[in-house]
Amino acid sequence: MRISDMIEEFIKELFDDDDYIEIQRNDLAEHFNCVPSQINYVISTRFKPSQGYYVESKRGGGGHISIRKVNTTKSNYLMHAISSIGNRLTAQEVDIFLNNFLSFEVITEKEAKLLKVATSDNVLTIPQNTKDEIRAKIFKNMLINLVED
Amino acid sequence: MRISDMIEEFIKELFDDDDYIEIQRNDLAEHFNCVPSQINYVISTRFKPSQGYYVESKRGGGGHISIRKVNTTKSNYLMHAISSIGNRLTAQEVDIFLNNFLSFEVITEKEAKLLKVATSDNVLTIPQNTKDEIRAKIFKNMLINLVED
DNA sequence: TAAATGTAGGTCAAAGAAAGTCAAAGTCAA
DNA sequence: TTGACTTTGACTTTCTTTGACCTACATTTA
Repeated sequence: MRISDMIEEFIKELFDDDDYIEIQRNDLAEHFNCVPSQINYVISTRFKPSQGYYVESKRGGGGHISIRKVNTTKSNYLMHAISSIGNRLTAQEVDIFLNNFLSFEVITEKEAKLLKVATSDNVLTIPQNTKDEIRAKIFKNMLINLVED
Repeated sequence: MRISDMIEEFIKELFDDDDYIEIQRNDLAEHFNCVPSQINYVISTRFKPSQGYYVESKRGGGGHISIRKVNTTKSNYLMHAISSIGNRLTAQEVDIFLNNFLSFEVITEKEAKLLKVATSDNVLTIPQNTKDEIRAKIFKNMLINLVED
């Protein structure tokens, strides 16, 4: 078995029940008797956002690498929602979508607020018939931008 | 945990319910068993104006460092921006605002994207004359929701 | 009251501690 | 036998810790 695979497995076991871990690059490298940059290699090939991980790090004394598991299905969920929206959308429908998104935690409260305001009736002061069309456009386009790469 | 982090935490706890504290550099340094200048380091990296703190100090006998929590940061910046926007706004103007917001770090990349999309010309498919009005409305209303309480 | 002394805090750069980058070299399956 | 993936290591960047030296204010003292 490749050493990168072993490191990957090891890191994944660290998660245990949590969705957040912190590791020290040098310690890990020593543990596996490899060069530190191999840890970077493992992280960049196996813990990509597209694989459902969000990685941050800090250098200097006490530095570390933190990895957070993110809900991968998030993007799928949003894409599905987007394609289910036709070219008209009412403010009530927006609310229903947002509530679903929030309860499935695919967007943040702040994002929900932005989506709501940008598509609200009192902001869209244009004739009723075009209103729902513009709303659908704005909403879908905003959602697309919430889909992570 | 780094000693700087512990000092930061300690100082933040001192605030308790107040928004003003005074500390003595040497005492604090002794308490944490570090050199006094480490206190300066912590203050200059963790209590910057951009992080919502205003720091003053006095040397000599009875000297001290005072830290005041201020609410000046992002919120005020955004509020100021909002009130500077009239009731018309072009897509180019939006871009300028967003660039400023980003360089002053008052919004995130993601939020910038949302603001941009929601106000972009190709999403707002309505007559030119109403377009800039709607854009201003959407933009301002979204910004209001980015102002933290 | 002017000078001396003591008490705080300020500055800055060097040393230390981690992590990041990138390209060369190695491996292995198709 | 080539092309994709892996391993390695020299070099870079970022953040933290430490300490020597500086400046400002307060209090004695001559």
